[in-house]
Amino acid sequence: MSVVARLRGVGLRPTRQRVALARLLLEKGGRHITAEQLHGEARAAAVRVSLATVYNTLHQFTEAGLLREVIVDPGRSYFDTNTSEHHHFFDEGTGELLDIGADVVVSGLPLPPSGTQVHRLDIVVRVGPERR
Amino acid sequence: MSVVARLRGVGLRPTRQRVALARLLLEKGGRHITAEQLHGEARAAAVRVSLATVYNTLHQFTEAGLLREVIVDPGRSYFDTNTSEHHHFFDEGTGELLDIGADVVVSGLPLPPSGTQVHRLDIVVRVGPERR
DNA sequence: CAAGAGATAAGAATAATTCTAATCTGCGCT
DNA sequence: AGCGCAGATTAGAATTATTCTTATCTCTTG
Ligand SMILES: [Mn+2]
Ligand SMILES: [Mn+2]
Ligand SMILES: [Zn+2]
Ligand SMILES: [Zn+2]
Repeated sequence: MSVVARLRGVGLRPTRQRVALARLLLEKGGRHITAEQLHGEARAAAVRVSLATVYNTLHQFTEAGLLREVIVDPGRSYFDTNTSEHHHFFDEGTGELLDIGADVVVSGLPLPPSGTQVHRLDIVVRVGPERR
Repeated sequence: MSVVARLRGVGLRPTRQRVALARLLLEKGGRHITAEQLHGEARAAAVRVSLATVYNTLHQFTEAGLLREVIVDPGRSYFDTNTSEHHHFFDEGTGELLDIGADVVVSGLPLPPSGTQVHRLDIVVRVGPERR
């Protein structure tokens, strides 16, 4: 399905900026990207878009289910083009996120606190350079 | 062991500020606290300490293994007085962290990317108000 | 108790993000 | 095709959490 159709499908007007950002984000697979990085890619691709719009767009896309936010770094938000349920390796040195594609099973979890329900379960495996 | 002895044990001078913060943090169990919150508690307890020192101290305590940093919120760092291996419920509404005390078992994890080794594995179960 | 390394504090600086309010544009309607 | 306007974009200011700077203070050791 075209990017324009996907945007219409989630109720977002296919503006020049949203179409361009959606192309950068969604037409390659498995991306984990920050707002600054995406803004940089847009500029590199000669797409004129403000940083405010990049932030707006990332949040709207997330809201609409086209992206997922991954929280691994205090003070930096990553957005993930893989919206299926999955987990991550996070390299604290390079700041790189890597999908864990395999089926991971968690057992032994207690029930959530009463009055609350589980919204999401995130596993982050923090890795660093091998040292011995 | 006294707070002063614990500080000496990890090579930190027991200054007035560090002793007071350590008392607030370590003499009650199971705390998950931000720098601002701890600064507020210190002020409430008539401990004169600057916010910069609270940040310095939290990082030094973490470095020294007296605390653990928990990353669940972009733009806010939580520090955990429970330094044993454990996981968390995080209430996105209230910003509250709750320890998962039970033994949780994760199976099916692939090996870390080559050249890296696992430093830590964090599970965050994000919960919200029950809605139906 | 003097000296000096290390610690603290106030405020400036930084970084990521959000807000404001002015301008622009996609799109339904004629 | 042109109008009108809700919704979108923008530049820059504002906000928030955190870190940095540098002058002043205070533990520790002799
Ligand atoms: Mn956000
Ligand atoms: Mn930190
Ligand atoms: Zn991912
Ligand atoms: Zn905890």
